[in-house]
Amino acid sequence: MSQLATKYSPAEVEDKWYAYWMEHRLFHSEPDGREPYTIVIPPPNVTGVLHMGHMLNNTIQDILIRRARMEGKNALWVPGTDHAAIATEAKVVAKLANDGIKKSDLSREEFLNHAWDWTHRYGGIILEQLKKLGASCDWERTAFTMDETRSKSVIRVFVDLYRKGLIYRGKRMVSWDPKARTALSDIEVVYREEHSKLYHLRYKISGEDGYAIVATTRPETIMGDTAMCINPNDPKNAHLRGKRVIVPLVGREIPVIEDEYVDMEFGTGCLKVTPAHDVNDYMLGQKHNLESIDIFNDDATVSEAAGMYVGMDRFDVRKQIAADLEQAGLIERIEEYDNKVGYSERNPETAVEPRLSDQWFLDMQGLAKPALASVEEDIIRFVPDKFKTTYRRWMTDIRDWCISRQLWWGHRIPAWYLPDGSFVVGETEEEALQLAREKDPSVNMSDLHQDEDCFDTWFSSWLWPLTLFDGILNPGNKEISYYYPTSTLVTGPDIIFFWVARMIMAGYEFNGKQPFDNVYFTGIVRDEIGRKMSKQLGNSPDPLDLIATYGADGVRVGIMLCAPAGNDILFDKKLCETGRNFCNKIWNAFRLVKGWEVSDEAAQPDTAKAAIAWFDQKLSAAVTEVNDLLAKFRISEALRELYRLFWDEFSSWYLEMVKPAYGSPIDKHTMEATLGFFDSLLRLLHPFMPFITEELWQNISERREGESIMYAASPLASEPTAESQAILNAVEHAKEVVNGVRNIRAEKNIAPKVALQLNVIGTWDKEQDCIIMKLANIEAVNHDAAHDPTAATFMVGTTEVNIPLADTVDKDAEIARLTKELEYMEGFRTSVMKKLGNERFVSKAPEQVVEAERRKLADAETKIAALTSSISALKSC
RNA sequence: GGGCGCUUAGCUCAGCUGGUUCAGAGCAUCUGCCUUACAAGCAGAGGGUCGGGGGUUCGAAUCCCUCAGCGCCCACCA
Repeated sequence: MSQLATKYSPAEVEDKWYAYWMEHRLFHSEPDGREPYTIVIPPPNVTGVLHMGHMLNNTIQDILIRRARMEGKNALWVPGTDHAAIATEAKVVAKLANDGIKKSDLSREEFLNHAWDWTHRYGGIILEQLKKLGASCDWERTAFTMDETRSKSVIRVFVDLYRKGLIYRGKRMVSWDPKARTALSDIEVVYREEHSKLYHLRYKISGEDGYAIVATTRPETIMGDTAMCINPNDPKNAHLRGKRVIVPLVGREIPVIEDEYVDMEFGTGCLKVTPAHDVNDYMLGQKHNLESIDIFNDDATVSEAAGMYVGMDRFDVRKQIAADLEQAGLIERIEEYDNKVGYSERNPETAVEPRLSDQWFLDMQGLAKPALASVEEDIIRFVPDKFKTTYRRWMTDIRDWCISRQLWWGHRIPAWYLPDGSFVVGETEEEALQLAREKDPSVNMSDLHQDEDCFDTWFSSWLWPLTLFDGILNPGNKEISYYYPTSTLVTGPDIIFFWVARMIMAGYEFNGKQPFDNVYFTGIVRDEIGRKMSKQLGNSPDPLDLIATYGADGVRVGIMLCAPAGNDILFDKKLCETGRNFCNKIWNAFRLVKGWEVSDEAAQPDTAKAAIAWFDQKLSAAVTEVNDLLAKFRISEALRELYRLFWDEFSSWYLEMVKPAYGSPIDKHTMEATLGFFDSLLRLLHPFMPFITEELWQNISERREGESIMYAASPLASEPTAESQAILNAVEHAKEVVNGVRNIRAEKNIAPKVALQLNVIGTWDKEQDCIIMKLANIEAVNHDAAHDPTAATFMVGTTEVNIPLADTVDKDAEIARLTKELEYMEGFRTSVMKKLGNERFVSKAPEQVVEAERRKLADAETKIAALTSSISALKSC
């Protein structure tokens, strides 16, 4: 540390300190007497890789947890991964296909072996990446949604809910993903507006000439038609009542039924009814007792039942059938048409197919009640609170949750079927057998057949805050009692229904308490042109590349600077550059301070004394501000505040004030105070920038082995007083003067090293002259000076300041400059006078507002007088 | 079709309970500086009728209404 480079190089510093933190188990938490602060990580997909969304998300969590730790709380951040049933199974299937292996050729066990291999190979990469970011998770607690505790918990919960009568199995119309070949829950379907065609098909009326025209976007489903439906109130189709029509190409006769569901205005008012392949048609089929013909296989190819086009893909059939219909003269016309098509959330290129199948459902009505109330009453606080509306709407109209998936990778449903087709539900095979024997004493284990399906991934992750502390299997244990409810959940608004709402429901159902006190919804990370970052688009920068380029602290700052809660963020690498530059600024400020030679004998200059008194107040005010912002989860603003504090106030002003003359040592007191400030600043910045702050903090003074800034107390604020305010004001005044002089220098092209005189005309606080002299390179401040017409002039408040420039002054330019300012002041005066001249303003506005206006007017008058006399003096000389 | 949100400098955005810490920041641009911590820097400058219109108010970027554009979420209309 003796020879510091001029640039901060993050790489080695980051690895060094992360290893140090790990070695000393500084992230680890055990229940104790302190107040807990707990965060459970939104478990990323076990085989996933880090993307910008994770970066944002986890940076925020780390900031919160580090901050809590420094406030003396027992901070615990639990990491883990999600088995991500569909996504992972899809990856494994693809990998196997690549190796020439078909899933269908494998037994369940063989497949699962492959899946576990895959998981062990790629699982947890993402967690290693989080370490690079500086995430202070308690890695000793790393969990997986499919590890033993979590798996047993899921099974127990299912059995429990089943016995409570909340779970049922039944044949229902569900959304089917033909690629993953599984059912999906309603919210896993993403609707996209699509440009498609509306085919008007001719259904010949049986026994008559003439056709009924049916408009459909899905002509390929005609093989499944079992009725045509009209609205009973529709006069234009009254002639079809009681008739039968012939499905085109298929040749089958179907009845015309009547139902008010049909929109008379749409198309011709005739609707083809395909009960097996449309939710509404299914409803009609039930109501009117229609036959249901399932014309698709589970991969959405045409099934034997269709009798035609067997084996073809649904979209190929659409084209083919359209052509065939056209040829047969059975298409009236084809319209261009925009409609919404549902796609699988996990296989975004796969359109879902409504499909009738046996599935397991969870009745949500009762679960939703306490969960809704909790958020309504702010027992759980949503940040930003606009998401309460979203939440309320979904919860008040909640539907049953299809929890079964036709997958192998996941928690297998603990239901066993008896030979008679009935089933029993139990936590284990043994329990199932026992239950089965109660039904039929003759059955053996070999007679029982376990349900082939798995649970929806979310059926395990909704228990996450509970299962991480073993709260399902061991309710009331020490850990769950201490850490639960957790403090803050940080997640994206896109999974408010998938995950947040369900965790709240599970929390109340299985523990009686909310799973977390706060939910902080981050924005969605978008690219420079507003597109959601995604792997498909390839528009997401690799976070590890960013960290390699800008350093973890730089990236953290970069992403946080643009991340207000709940607003989407348009991410631009430039921001990481800003973050990196900030690191460098801190680094160099430290180099400066550490480079000073300290003298025990040197007296403390007045400038330093004033600077210390001032910055002490500045720091305190900033601490108050940051505390307030963080309490409101305005994390981005808190960082901004600290950024300004360090760069502008501390580096640009304070350090310049106390900086000893070149080659001279600094006095002991000033050095101590400066290091103290530096220490405070590092502690304030630590949650945002853990690495550089640790590095420098360790070098401020000798630290014990195992000591870390992570556990250094967050600086406290002192109460502002009249005195402290006076100190702040005085230095602000001095800064104004310095800026005025710098302005003159810039305009007149006077180098900073040329010392100047400064004449003051008017009232003046001499206390701060030392600061002005030092920072503006003023050799003398002359008070009560006479106005010098040849000097450059500027105003500080109502006081005139002159910089004598001898013969260098350009009279005309100076007159022009002052005239411009005079004009501005006169305009300003006019507006203030107008305000004060307004009877209603004076009588209605609060006293202090009116008083402020009066002061403005008086100041303006003074300034105008000074400017006027300066101008006339200039003109006459 | 319903709901929510956004529109402020060339770009990305702050701006909370209406009033000089209200028109801000960063980036970009321009000017001058290799000033002995930092050119990833320093000192300055320009740039906006706060989307349009109306209203409430002594006073509106801020509150209300309305229009326009954009975004997101939800909804079974073929």
